[in-house]
Amino acid sequence: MYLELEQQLIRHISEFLKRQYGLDMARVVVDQPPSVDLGEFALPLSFELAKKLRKPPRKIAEEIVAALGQVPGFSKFEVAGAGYINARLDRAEAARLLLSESRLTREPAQAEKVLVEHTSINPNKAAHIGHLRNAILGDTFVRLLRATGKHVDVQNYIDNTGVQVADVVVGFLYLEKKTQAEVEALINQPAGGKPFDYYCWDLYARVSQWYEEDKEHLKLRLQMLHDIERGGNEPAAMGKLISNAIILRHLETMQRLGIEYDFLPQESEILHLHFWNLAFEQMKQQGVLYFENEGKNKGCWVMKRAGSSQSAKAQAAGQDNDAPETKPGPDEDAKVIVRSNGTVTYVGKDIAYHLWKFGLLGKDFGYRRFYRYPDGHQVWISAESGEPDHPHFGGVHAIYNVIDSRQADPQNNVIEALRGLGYTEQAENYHHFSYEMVALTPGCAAELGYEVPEEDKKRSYIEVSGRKGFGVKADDLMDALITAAQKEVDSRHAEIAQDERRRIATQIAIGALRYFMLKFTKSSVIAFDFSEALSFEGETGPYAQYAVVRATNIFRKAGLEPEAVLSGKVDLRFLEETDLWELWLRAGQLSAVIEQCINTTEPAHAAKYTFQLAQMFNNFYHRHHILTEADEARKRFLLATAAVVRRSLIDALGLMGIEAPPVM
RNA sequence: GCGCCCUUAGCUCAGCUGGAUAGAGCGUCUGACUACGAAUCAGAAGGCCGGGAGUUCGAAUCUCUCAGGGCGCGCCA
Repeated sequence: MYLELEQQLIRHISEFLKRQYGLDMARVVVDQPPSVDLGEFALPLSFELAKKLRKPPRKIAEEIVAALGQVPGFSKFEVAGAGYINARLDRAEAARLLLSESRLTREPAQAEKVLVEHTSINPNKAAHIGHLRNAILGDTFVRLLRATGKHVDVQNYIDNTGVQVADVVVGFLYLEKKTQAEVEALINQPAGGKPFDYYCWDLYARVSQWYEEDKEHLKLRLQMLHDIERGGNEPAAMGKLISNAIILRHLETMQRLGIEYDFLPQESEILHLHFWNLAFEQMKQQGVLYFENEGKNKGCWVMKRAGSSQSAKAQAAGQDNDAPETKPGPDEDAKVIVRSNGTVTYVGKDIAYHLWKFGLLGKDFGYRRFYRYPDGHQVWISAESGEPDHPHFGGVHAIYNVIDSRQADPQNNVIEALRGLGYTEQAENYHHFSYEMVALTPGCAAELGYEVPEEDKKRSYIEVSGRKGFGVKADDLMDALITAAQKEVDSRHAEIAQDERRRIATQIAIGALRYFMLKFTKSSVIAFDFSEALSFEGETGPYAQYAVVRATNIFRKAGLEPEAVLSGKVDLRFLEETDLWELWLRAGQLSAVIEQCINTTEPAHAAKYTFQLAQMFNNFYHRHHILTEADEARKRFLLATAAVVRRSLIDALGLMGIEAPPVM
């Protein structure tokens, strides 16, 4: 509602400015007045025009207001402050618009595809809280995109041939001296109830420790790595076995949070299907790659970096024709893509993979069915020779890679390669959805039983490390949250059946976790602390869920369906009461918030919005006792208010992957 | 050395493309359950928005600079 009216206002104003003053404003800025009493939109444009028209802002504002005339949906324009033009909505008309709005859908309305890649956990150990932030941010962004009708493919990239998997293979083969059959047994029948990803978590830490003891042991890792990359041998088979089992565990973990994927592209196929060869040819032809004959990178194929001193020097020289020619010489800053021994680096493989994403490689993966969710959704995985009947992934218009900020440089290398190849549009549509890590507070680390080194004690946070086995596992955290929520539900609703209580506790736990990961902006490092994460009060997911439950209770008690109230007769003259109108207005801003989240790739806005709307509702709930309201028309209006807010809250929570429990 | 990010209330954080009086939550202190269940609400205290300079009608927001903290920058993956 709000978004449409704002756009209508902008359209009208810019047309007016063109007609009246012959001005073409690139953009018309619209703000919100400090209070709704002053109107719903504030236009500061007179300040900007004061220079051009050489008149005081206040006078310009008065002129505009006098000449503007009627704008559909708006009741009044007035001058305020030093020269603001405040616009007042026709409240009843806006409310009617809101009442008739349909729910958010997840049905794609656009043919153009968007690809979101998130999660991408190395398949060698259990997921931890850092991975949770990634997956929750990614999944929420997927939901936001889908809410605007985008056709979204969700990918979870699997680095199944890296050192991390090799390390666990080393652990099983050399530390535990297990055969493939024994590992298989471990997967199917977890030892002592310890899930396989937990088992590998510990083993991985042990192997890392073992490397520390004797650097000679690292030779074994290198050998494993090469065997796995080559394929067709025992370590490779073991790696595949481990990787597949861990991926399945990750899918199950994420499923608890309502997170699903469409496709799992694996590095092994990028390797074995020789994606790189095609990328290599393209890059050589376009001159993006060149062979270095001297310097430290002698014998390598290298790519110029965007911000390298060499290219900066070249640019400066280009501007000044008299500058002496700098000797070309070797570019020491250049990025090595193919090593002097002929092997390709990680960035090289990533370039090939991204050419595939945009449909520019000229080759496709094979596809195999990997896992089917209880809701029937099918996850596909890459394979050298796939199944004949499969959907097609890749070839998308825009991509969002949810990858932590530490990988900004490698991501930019890929973008530079695309640009160098002449794919400027694709480079523009390549979004590194960058976020900061989740770390532990020193107190939290101590709680987990880790020895905190003296120099780390004064720091505000300590980085999680899979290699050291230092961190909070995702499933452990969820279990702790469910236990805590269960205690609350049990104490309040002893009358409800056991499994239903469990279901509600789970919804609350997931709501708390997802909200916790979304309430911080991406650029903020989360210093994880149990007491904060396990809280169900204040700015939390359960707070917003509780507001919905309260609204639901009103309708249950009244014996009415909220939907029926929305489509029934409502006397909108009560909107003259500003505190009530504010609720309708805020409820109508959801679509504007979605736009904002997408434009800024920042889901935190949705979290803040949901909390604020819930807060306003709770306030309303205390001020107006609906069911005892004597005035029948007013009562129906208050019910409609609750219904409108409830609908926006449920939709907003849904965008964050949070369900509203029936009771709590 | 180069690049990116952060610094706002005691603590944890919001503050959208510059806009009217800088906001939440937690914590502290006061109050409110015989109601649509208090996982809630009302109120109070708490701020030279890290320091300095600049840009302009106007800066927490943009530029420069200094200080403090974090993370990257390899023929590793």
